[in-house]
Amino acid sequence: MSAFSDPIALLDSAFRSATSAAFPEVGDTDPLITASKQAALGDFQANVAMSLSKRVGKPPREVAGAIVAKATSNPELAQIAEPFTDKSIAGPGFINIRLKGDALAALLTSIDTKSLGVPVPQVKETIAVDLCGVNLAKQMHVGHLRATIIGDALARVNERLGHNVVRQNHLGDWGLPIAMVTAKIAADAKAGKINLDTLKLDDLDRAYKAAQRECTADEDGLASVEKFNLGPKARAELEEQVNGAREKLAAAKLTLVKLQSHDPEIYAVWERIAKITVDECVAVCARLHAIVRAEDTAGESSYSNELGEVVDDLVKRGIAVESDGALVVHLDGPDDLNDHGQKINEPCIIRKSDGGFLYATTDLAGIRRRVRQFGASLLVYAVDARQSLHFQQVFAAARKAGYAKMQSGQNAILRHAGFGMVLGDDGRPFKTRSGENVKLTDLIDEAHERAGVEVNRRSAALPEAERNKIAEVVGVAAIKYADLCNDRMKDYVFSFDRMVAFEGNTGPYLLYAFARIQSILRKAQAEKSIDTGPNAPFRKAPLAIVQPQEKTLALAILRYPGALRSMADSCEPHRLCGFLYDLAGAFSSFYDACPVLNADNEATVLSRLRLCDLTGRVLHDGLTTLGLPTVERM
RNA sequence: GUGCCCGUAGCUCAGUUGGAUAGAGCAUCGGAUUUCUAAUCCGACGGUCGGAGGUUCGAAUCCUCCCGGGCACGCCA
Repeated sequence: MSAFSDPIALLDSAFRSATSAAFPEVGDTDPLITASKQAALGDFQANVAMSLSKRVGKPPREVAGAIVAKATSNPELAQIAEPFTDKSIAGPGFINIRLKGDALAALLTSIDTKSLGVPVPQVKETIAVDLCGVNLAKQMHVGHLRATIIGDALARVNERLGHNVVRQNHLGDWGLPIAMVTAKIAADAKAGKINLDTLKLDDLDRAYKAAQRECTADEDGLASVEKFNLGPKARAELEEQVNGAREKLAAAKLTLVKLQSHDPEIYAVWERIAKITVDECVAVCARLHAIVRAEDTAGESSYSNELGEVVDDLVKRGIAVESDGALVVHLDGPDDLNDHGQKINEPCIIRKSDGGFLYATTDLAGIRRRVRQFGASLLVYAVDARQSLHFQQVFAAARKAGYAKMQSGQNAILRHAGFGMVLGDDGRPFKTRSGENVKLTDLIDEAHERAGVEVNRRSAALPEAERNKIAEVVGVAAIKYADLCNDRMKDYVFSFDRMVAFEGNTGPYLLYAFARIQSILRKAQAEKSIDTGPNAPFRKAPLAIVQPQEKTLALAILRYPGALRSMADSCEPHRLCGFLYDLAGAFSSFYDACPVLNADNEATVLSRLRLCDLTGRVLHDGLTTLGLPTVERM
């Protein structure tokens, strides 16, 4: 962030020099500046005295006193902070700092720009974000919700920080399961049972499940029947099932070979299935306000020509070796560590003993493409936490193979942004009553519908079309915020009942704060004849930070660039959520205590209007960065 | 068996590099609207931070062990 608008950076600098002036023998020391938890104590605090106490052999309060004495004579500090008093040093040796109102106003003024204080990056990086991860011929369901929402948010925050982001929807569109459904669809089409031109994803979804079932032989059941001699009828039924399944499986394997050799007939059917799937995926993502376009699709099939080459390369260089007929990359070298710096015991299998490739092979090719072809320096994978070991293996294997190496010679950073499961009220994975995966379209429909009830009740005066639009946005925001607002790694309980309360720490609360701000701006124009255009005078009006609620709001706004940085660095969207909730809360308190348009003098009206507008822009920018849509009124 | 994740208020969750009296929301109770949207605000109630040791001036946070829950562990993706 621009050091100019960041109070922590300013205080850090001032106290850093004060500390080294007071204790030259310890050299440059982090003054440990943090925001105070309790506003009564101060706005910020320096915790350096306690940690320094032992090193300089003096009691912490004495250390604090010496630092404060030096800081007092710093003119830059005197400009932004209230003078120290005998109460500034408190407890074991905390140095409490309070900012001057006019300093806050100056800081706010400097952040009140188009960029909202977010600096242009020194180096514009390319960042590849793996997200969404749908499968061919399957409806998007709750299992794709987090990969889509979290992945999109991580992509957005890096874009917001000025980087070049490549989204990669690693479509599961290759391999035996896909061949099974392709074989079935091709056979049904040939038999005239279905029409490829009018086929819907729902039809494919059913065919996929049916093909899975038909191809899975109950070998265990047959073995039991034989073992326990359960009678000729049971035996005959099972034999028929098993023989049928074996036949279907054989057909699927044949189809897989045809698919891999681009047999025109089979390939055309597959392409049709792929198009239906991707079109629907893109449509559902659009409803979710997640940016996943057709051109972001990078299916497993797109690597099919590279896998043999990758494996040959690894074998030739001795990185992959044979083991029980399969090819594996052993990860027992001193540099083959996981993210915890620990050894990885399990080798990474890149080719099965029957010659087939695995998803590790595809992911290796994916890393190679993302680093070499896209020039990515950071690869983020928004994928289920259960695949943690898999990614640790693939990452280590890629580094060992040199596939993560950039032109600079350094390795690109490989990060698995894993996430927990979506649970139902019963603490079990979220399913429909009949035990099916909940389709995302149904999920969005229900949120839309439930939000509609609230919107109709609360905003009956608005035109119906607008109410419907608001309900859709509120419903989607509720779903997305609920997913993003807590720690990624944890499972979370999905509850429409809690979401539709729309109270407290929810997406709609944030939307509401934004809508109130827009309402004030509309009223300023309509009822007070205040110009609110792009070049309106109020945008340059002097800011006066006087009331405690104004101060709390100002301090919150100033944290925005840091909150974005924190989310990007940690790949944790809930950090930005927490910031936005604080900001919306600070605004709501301000709104309650400080009249804007009805303030007692013109200068205050304009100052507060500017503060509202700035808050609104930060809220909107933050919500957009999370991928939450907004409404002008609700 | 090995590894990873998790355990904080009745419920759902935050808690930054180790900092002061562990914070929100929901629920419960009490208040606030002749003025900018009450999807709001203000207050009260509510805690052995899973347990036990250890490091530290200071531990929800770091280390060790234990308990409980979830997940993953070579030819599925």
